[in-house]
This record gives sequence, C-alpha cells and structure tokens, in this order.
Amino acid sequence: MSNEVELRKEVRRRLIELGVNPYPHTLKSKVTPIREVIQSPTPGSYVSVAGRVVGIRRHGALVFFDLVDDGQKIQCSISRGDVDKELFNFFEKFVDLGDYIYVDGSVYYTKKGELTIAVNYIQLLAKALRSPPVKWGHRILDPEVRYRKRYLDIMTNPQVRRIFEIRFKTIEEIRKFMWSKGYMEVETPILQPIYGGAAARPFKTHIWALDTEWYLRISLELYLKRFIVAGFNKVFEIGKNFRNEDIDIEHNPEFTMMESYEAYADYNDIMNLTEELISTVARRVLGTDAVEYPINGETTKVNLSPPYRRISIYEAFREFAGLDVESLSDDRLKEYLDKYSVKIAGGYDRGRAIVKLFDRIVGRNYLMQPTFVIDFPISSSPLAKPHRSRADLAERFELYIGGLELANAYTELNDPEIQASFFREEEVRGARGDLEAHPFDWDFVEALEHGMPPTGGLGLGIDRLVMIYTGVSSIKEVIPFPMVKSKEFE
RNA sequence: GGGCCCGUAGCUCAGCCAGGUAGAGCGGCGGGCUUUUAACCCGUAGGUCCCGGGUUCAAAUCCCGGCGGGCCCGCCA
Repeated sequence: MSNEVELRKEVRRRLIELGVNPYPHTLKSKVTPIREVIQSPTPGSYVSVAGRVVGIRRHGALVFFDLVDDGQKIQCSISRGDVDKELFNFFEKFVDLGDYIYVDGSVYYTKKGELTIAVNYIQLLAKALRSPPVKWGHRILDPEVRYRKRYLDIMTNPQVRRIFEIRFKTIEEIRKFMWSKGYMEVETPILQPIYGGAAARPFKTHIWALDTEWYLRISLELYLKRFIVAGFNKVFEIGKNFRNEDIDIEHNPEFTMMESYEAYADYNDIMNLTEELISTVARRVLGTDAVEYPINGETTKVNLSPPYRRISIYEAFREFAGLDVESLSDDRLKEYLDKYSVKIAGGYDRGRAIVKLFDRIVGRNYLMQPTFVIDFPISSSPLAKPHRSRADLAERFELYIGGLELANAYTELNDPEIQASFFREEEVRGARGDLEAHPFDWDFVEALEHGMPPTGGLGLGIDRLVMIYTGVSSIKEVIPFPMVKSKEFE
C-alpha cells in the first residue's frame, strides 16, 4: 500500500528535479469542458481540455487514455510517430492513473468510432500520489470505503455521482418552487436554548460564552412560527436537523428538512402545495413524475403526479389492517401494542398508541403510492390545531410514499392557552421517562400570545424525497457523507 | 438495547468447517505490441491474515475480549 505512494512520491520528486512543477498554478491555455466537446463533436477541430486520467491502454508506440472532467469522459490518444519524442516519453514516465492533466490536440474518430483527441501537448496539473481504488465506472463494493471516503465513490462511479446531482438539483428546484409560490427563504438558529418542534432526543452542547448547555435543533418549526408571528406571511427554510437517535436505513442523526409556514392557510392548502411541489420538482429534476422504487426487493412504479390519495388514519386502519381502531377499547388496543411489541415511552396514551401502531402495521407496509394520511388523534400532536369538526382529532397529515414517511404537517396550533396546556402534558410525559417529550417552551408560548394568524405548516424530509427520486432504499445513499464512527488516522 | 453476518495483497475474493511454509484474478512494477476502450501477451514484486489475549508442539484457521463495518429487530409520535 505504501509502496504505490512511495513510488509516486519519488516520481513527484524527480519531476521537481527536472524543473516540472507537479502542481502548477495555471494551465497552458483556457480549456473547453469535456462535456461541450462531447455534446458537439467536431472532427478536425483543435481543442484544449483538462481532466483526471482514469484509464490507460498502451500499444507500444500508440497509447489510448481516458480523461474525466466534471463527470464526463473522453478518450485521448498519443502516438510516438506524431508527437515530439520527449513528450511521449514524459507521458510514459510521469503520467499515472489519477493524475489531473491538460492536453490539447485535434479531434477525430477511431476505427471503432470513438470520439478521440489526438494529443499534441500534455501538461501535468496535479500529480496523484494514490490511484483510484477501482477502474472508472466500476463500483467500490466495500460499504465502509464508500461512506468514509465518498469522494472515491463519486469519483469512480457515474451512477453514484448522478444520485448527488439529483440531490442538489432537487434542493435547488425546491427553492425555486417555493420562491415562485411567494415564500421567502429565511434562516433560524441551529444552536438553541430549548429544542422543540418534534419528538426526539437532542444533541447537547456547551456555550462557553454563556457558560450554559444548549441544544442543536431537532426541527425548524418553532422559530419559523416566530417569523409568522413577526408578520412574514410565507416563509421556508431548508436546513439540517439533528436528532440523537439511531442510525439505520432511513435515519441519519443529521438530516435535511424543508419546512414552510403560510399564514391564512390550513392543512388542506398544504396538501395541495405538497403534491404540487413533489411532482413539479420531480419533472424538473428527473424529467418525469413517474418513478420506480424498490419495495421488498421488487421495483414498483410510483406515480408522483397529483392528486394524492387523502385518507384518515382511522380509515387507513380499516382498509389496510381490517381494524376498527376507533371503537377499540383501551384494553384491546393494549393487546395490539403487545402483539406488535409497540412500546409507549412516558406511559400509555391512546393517541400515541394509535399513531405508533399505525407506523408499525400500516404506513410502511401498504402506503406505496403517494398517500396523505390525515386527522391524527389529538394527543399525539402537541403542536397541531384541534380538528374543526372533531375534538378528539388534530388537523395533521403525514405523507407516505414507498412506505416512507416523507412529510408531516398541520393546521398550526395558534391558541397560546391550548399550546401551554399541551406543553404541560409533554412535561408530565417527560417526567415519566419519555426522553422525546417536548420541553416547555415559554418563549414560544409568549410569542403565540402576541397573536399568530391561522397558519398551515409543512415539514418535508429532503433525504427521503431524494431516495424516492433516485430509487434507492438507504438514506446513506443520498447523504454525501453519512455518519460513521470516527477512526484514528492510519 | 437484542440478534445474525463480515474483516486475508491497492481492489474483489479463495483458504477457516477438518490447525501444519500465505493463494488467485484485477491493479502495480519491468518487458513486448500503432486503433484499444474491464485491451492483450510474457515476467515480477507486493501481507501487522483488524487488534489483544488464550488453547496447542504448531493458529489466518479453534476459544475469549475489543475495534470497525453490514443486515435484521427494537426505537425513530
């Protein structure tokens, strides 16, 4: 292993001795992106390009090699008979896989019809001391290498690169979509004295300047609502949330959410917004809103074009599980909790029990096509407004696609007295051992006391949306640098 | 938190069950080759068998502990 590095360090040293800078500041001349050379191939034209050497095929006096620039590959050839002998020798002696080089030459098609640059000049741009771990276009198989050294994964595999291109285009298109709807993108604190807006354990940190314990945010919700109180009518934020919980196929402790809040809207408006956003962004990023998602090992067509089905959580129970949860006694419900080993932290609560049971037996198993599950039991939703026509329900929806929970949204609770009472209930749950209970946020309640208009809010999991868009079933595949245990530098 | 599986050359893996000199392909290096594209042909170097301990005449192999990774379950309203 150190052998290759040592050999290449020796090459680097010899280059410097010869007066060749292996890491020059400038290129011989301006280059054309390889993408453009490929897009409008012009045999006979003279081009200058730069890129990483990803393949070398030697045939004695003729050598073919591949350059990759910004994910685009082009073949080059260098022929001893056609170029300065020293240049040919320079290539043979000093250019290795992984190096960045500049070349210029004329474009032609080989006998096999491959677009190729007949190289006349080579400039070394950056000497690589390590070669790529696998041939370009091949997959690194070791997941540990893929996640720890993602740059290698992306460098060598265009399909991996494509996933991240889709991810970042998706974020860009969500921004454009929200702006086009009149929303303003705002920023809220990541470091917070009280966390809130979701049920999750937080990361703690120490603020030296204030000598107190603060938290990394677990959601964007409570500060965005403060913007609504402040008089901004439509705001959104795209940012990282941090939840101190386990890492698995659909959870990463650090993940990306888009949250939006709109004055004078309710959860019905937000459902319309959500389905339009997901389909519009899909069309702009993927060119289609018909995607395929692997479900239980089988590729399933998923249609992202609106309207999405809207079904109450009780109806969903009846339809998919054949269970009339609504009329179930608490004792019977507890039997189901035992049967599916569902535990409720902080003591039994009917609403929470129903929602957890739903996650366990309905959501991930049956909701493959986009589905809004609506009207949750009120005790499970301490930041949502009670339902306009049923006191036991909250105006809340969750969006499921491919069995994944993608979004959570409410007609927002704007009655400060009810909010305060919900926080008090959360405090009780916390005291009973529910580590994910909301802490009482007095400052937020005071903000509501100043008056928040009727508001509709949305939280959309960007990572999971990208999973749906790219057809991958692990969140690690869509997070560039997923969380892995740190390792001592070898 | 529980269970299962994995860790051997730069990469992919065999060898482990049944203990006895560390193996292959790709890649590297050297040589050959002027139309290849996972080029090809010949030669060659390359190892803390994840780490530590134990059993044994002898451990990559068996046992224990640890580290790292993957998957499943729990948890994630």
